[in-house]
Formats: sequence, structure tokens, C-alpha cells
Amino acid sequence: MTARLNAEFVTDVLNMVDLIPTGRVASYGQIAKLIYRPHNARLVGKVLGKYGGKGHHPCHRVVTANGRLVPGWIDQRPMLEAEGVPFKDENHVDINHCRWQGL
DNA sequence: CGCTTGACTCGCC
DNA sequence: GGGCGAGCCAAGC
Repeated sequence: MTARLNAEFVTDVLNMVDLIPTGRVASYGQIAKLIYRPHNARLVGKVLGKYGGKGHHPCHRVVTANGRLVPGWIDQRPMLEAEGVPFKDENHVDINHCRWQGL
């Protein structure tokens, strides 16, 4: 995972998301930091929406730092719920309790 | 070639 | 504790 500005970045993001354990979620900033790009959190979401949606990566386990799910993606809630992720609201997960600590 | 937008984050009020 | 604004990077028009 080197500091690249192209496909390497995408590969690293997808790789990180793919290794998130079931019943656990990670925030965009968390992943961005793991790939040495703390300011590219927005890119993580963009990548997931493009490559993640096309590939077989558990992009549904990735939420915002606030624990909010993807706006417009209603299927994300039941998917996370089925994996054992506690929910605060219909659009917010208890990220404080299920945050991925794979650091 | 430059402005707009986006599955974000953090600081300030 | 919740709402608002600024910052950052990349892709699309």
C-alpha cells in the first residue's frame, strides 16, 4: 500500500474494505488513513460507488464517520443488520460499538 | 482548460 | 449536542 494517486489507491481501498470482518464497519476516513490518504475520504466513497459496486467488495460495511449509511441506498441497512451490526437509527449505525479496529 | 459536484471530515458556534 | 462552513482530491461537463 504505497502512496499512489491512481489504480493503486483504488486497489488499496477495495483491499481494505474486503478485509473488514463481518459484523463490523469502517468509516471512509479510517480507510483513507489506512491507505496513507487521510484527506481522500471522499475519493474512497467515489471509488466504492464505482469499482466497489462493480466488484465483489463489502462496500456496505463502509459508512461515514458519523455512522450514517449511504443516502439513497436503502438496502445497506438490512444487509448490515443481517451481519449483526447494531443500529442507532434507520440511517445510522452504532459505529462506536461496531467500528472496525483492524489497525 | 476551468468550474461544479460528491457514498467525507473537522473545527467552530 | 446539533447545525454550519471551510478544506481537499479527483472525475465529469
